[in-house]
Amino acid sequence: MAVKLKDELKAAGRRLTRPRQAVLEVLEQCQYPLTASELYQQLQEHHVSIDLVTVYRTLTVLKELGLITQLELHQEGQFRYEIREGREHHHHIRCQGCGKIADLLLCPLKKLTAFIEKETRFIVEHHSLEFSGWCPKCQ
Amino acid sequence: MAVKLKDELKAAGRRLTRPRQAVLEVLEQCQYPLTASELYQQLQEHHVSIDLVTVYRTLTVLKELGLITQLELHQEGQFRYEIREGREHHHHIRCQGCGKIADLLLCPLKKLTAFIEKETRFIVEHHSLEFSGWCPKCQ
DNA sequence: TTCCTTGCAAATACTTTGCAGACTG
DNA sequence: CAGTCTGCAAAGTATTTGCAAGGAA
Repeated sequence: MAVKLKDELKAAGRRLTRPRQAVLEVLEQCQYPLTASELYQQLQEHHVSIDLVTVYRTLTVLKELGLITQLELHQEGQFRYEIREGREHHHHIRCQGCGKIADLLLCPLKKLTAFIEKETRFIVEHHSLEFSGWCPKCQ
Repeated sequence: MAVKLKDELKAAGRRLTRPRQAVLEVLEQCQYPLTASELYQQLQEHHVSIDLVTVYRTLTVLKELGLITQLELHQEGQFRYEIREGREHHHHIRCQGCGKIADLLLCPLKKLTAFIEKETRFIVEHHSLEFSGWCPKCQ
């Protein structure tokens, strides 16, 4: 991965730095999308010295490179980021009790898009679909 | 509507005030969901003297009473509010160019919910679904 | 050596809270 | 009159920007 990252950065005239690697490593190991501050906390636990501002800037760069995806979960009021590599387009469900976030493997919206384009005359480029409810433990 | 509003407020031990009526009136007249500051601007244009803080507090009350719905559109990073009365459950599509927001009349997700509950073992309580793209003028 | 990156401080955007005075019922 | 509501100021949270020093190529 580090090699691929390096190439991507190089192609964009960017540099491979420890903070960028570290951010990507944490995201790779995490099973669910992280907020900037959660990421920052995990980096501190891993004894990686990095400023919150750098976390934000790194996330912006990685997003521009297409290595990570930015998303918002229902009513959370902040962004989350997850690794893109090797992952299909998918959506999430979040527990209102404990905050657990799980992936949804199916996306039923591809077929729907054509219909919506006809109905609204918009050209659809993105969609977001998130569910919330209660996970097995919190029910 | 003012009568219904009054009853709702009374039942909750709240009072009917000019700001609350004004906020609701603007939301009623608007064809798309507004942010707190958009609402504030419209109130100023209508020469209604009200503080932004009061707008926020009023929106909270109206939301608690179930008179308005709070929603977030994709990547906007702020909340929007729309009148609930007489409106079916629905979703939105937003233009990446001009910001125009249109309603989607259909919601294909009711059927999907049972499937997701089986897949994830969550109990689904809410879902959010928003599209973005380019409106006819911005294409 | 170039110029991209970082840390620190500060600014910005959105939203919430504290408090004393104003107003509704 | 009691208790809610409002405006103003300030605080809180998430995110962005400015700038000089640090570091990758």
